[in-house]
Amino acid sequence: MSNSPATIEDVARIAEVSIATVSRAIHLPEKVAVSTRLKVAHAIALTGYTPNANARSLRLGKSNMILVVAPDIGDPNFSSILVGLENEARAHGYGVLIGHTQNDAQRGVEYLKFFSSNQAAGMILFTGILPFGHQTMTARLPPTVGVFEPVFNGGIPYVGVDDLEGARKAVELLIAEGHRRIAFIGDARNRLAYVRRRMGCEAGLDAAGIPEASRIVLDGDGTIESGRLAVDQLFLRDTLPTAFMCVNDQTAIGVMLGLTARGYDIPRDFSVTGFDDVPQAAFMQPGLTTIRQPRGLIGKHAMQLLLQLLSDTEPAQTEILLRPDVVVRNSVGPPRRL
Amino acid sequence: MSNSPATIEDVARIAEVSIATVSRAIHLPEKVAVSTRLKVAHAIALTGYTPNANARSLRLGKSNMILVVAPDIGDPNFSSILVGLENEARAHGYGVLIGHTQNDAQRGVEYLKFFSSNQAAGMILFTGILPFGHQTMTARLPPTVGVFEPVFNGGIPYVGVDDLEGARKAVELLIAEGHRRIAFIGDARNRLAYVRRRMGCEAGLDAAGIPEASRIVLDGDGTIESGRLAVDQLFLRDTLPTAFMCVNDQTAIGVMLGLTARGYDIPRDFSVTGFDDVPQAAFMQPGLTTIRQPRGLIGKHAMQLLLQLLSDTEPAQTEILLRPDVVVRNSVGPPRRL
DNA sequence: CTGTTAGCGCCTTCAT
DNA sequence: ATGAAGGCGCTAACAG
Repeated sequence: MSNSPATIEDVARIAEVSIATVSRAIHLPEKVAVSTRLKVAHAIALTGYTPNANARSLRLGKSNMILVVAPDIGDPNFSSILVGLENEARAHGYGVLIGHTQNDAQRGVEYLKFFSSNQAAGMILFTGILPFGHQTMTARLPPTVGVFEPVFNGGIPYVGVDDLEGARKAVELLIAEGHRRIAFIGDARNRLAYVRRRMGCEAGLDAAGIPEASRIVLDGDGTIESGRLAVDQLFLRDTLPTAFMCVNDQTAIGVMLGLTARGYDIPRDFSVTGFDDVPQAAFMQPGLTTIRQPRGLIGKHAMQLLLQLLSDTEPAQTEILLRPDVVVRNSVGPPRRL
Repeated sequence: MSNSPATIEDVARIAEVSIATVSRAIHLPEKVAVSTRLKVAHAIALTGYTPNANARSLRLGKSNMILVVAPDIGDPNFSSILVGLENEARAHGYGVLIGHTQNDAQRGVEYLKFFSSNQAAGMILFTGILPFGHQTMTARLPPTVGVFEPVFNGGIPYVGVDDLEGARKAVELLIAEGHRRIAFIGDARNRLAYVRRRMGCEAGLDAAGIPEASRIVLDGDGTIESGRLAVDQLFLRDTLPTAFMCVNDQTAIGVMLGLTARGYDIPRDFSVTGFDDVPQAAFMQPGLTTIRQPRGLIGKHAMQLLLQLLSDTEPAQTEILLRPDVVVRNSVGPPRRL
């Protein structure tokens, strides 16, 4: 009909009421007589009216956007969590804005503008380190929820997977298969999630009474390449493990690649486990046995937490740890008899 | 300092000028005396002022957000394009909003609200089919640019890769290795990109004078599973190809998996090519030889095109086809002598 | 139950 | 070169 989008005034005119009534009919319907409510509804349908979000945000001093900040959008863990986040946000009338920092504090700071300019109401953080320079660290942060791991600076609620428990399940699997000489390929980057996975590994080893002497720990940086490298380093030593427990799937994939390149068969010669259950894990040869992060759920819970924060509801819990599941595929078998 | 974010008025007061001057100092600096410009700059620095985007959008009737609509955020092709889009958008003061339709027209329609509510200025479409119900098809669309493939309804500029050329390069590679009996595993879903890849394959076959009789064409749906399935179907026939040219990497991975499961060696027994150069392709065993889409570039160009549209600049071209590159890995070799 | 009205912060004529 | 003032569309008192 009209050229420019309908405003609340158009609706009011057609419904023959005031704009205040239209606004109320939308947001506080119970305070409006049923008959007028109907007239308004009709007028809205007629005009195809959608409230102008900018005017609304301006008036309310509050945006309906959530900023999702991740160091790397391409991270295979990222997208399915994003789906969970987005679904939940949309269900509550929020939109999702994305930003990737590429681990660059400068870029992180720029995203802060979304808040000072009122374009976002809250933030989901995909990293344990605040992606801002130190000068801004002191400034009051917008309502924020961490994902995967607690945010370093503390005080920020987060939802993730129980890394300790998951890692423990992984070692236990290996131990149950008969492995005694297990190498943990870790991630030297200072992230609590990784530290916890290593602790879970140690805990399992302890519980099985496996002596310190037969443990091997190597640190990479969580990339496929570093997994490959770890294999190379290990082959320089005289004592090899029978199993590799890796801090994440990327590392595990690297280990598998390195092992295969040397002509070894998995799981006949070596067993390998990962952590995350990245899509790729299922399509390795053999399939990678790993620990699944319930990504959709993580996203959903994180957004729910943030929404609670935004509505001033005291969040029920400030840390949500989801239960990790073992995904058994074919990269684990009994150790080779020497 | 102050509790609520600084407004233009705070800046004006400190700089001892009117708010109009502040506004001009920001947007039309050349119309402001250098001395006052400096005073304003100083006041801005002092207050940490950031213009309220909502007020600005309201006043201007224009948002500074771009909506990116994709059927599936988890698509391995998606994220690196998103990075390209986001970088370019940010460089021009735009933010990127994401939406995924999951091929559900209903959800697509809901994203249209971002425009009627003035929350987004333009749209990037990751699908060849308008993700809206037919009733809305007639409504005027916001400035839109398609990615990957032309949007079905026509009239929408797009940027993608030259599928025809890429597919042709792939067959030529196969033919150069000596293959004569090549199966094309396509995608039955009605998407121009896929049709073009098939046409490119045919063209290469034609040019090499390979008779119709020795060609095999099978259609799947672009998933790993459908690649596997294609192998099964082919083994029911009495004549097998020596090479599989797949419409995309997912399909190729499925084919490789199916072949390997049957105990065949790639590339000794069969050669396989893909299309896209999905991250996973590099880590297959053997590495998948495929055609690379320059994803970062695609994103960048698409956003540039959209930005031109938004600034009423007549776009230089309405269709940008980027050159695809062959990525040679180890899934292609000479055909086995029978 | 409904209408009137005052801004939210900003940009932009129109004066000066 | 600068200032005054209207209004973008909306919501939330405040009156009736």
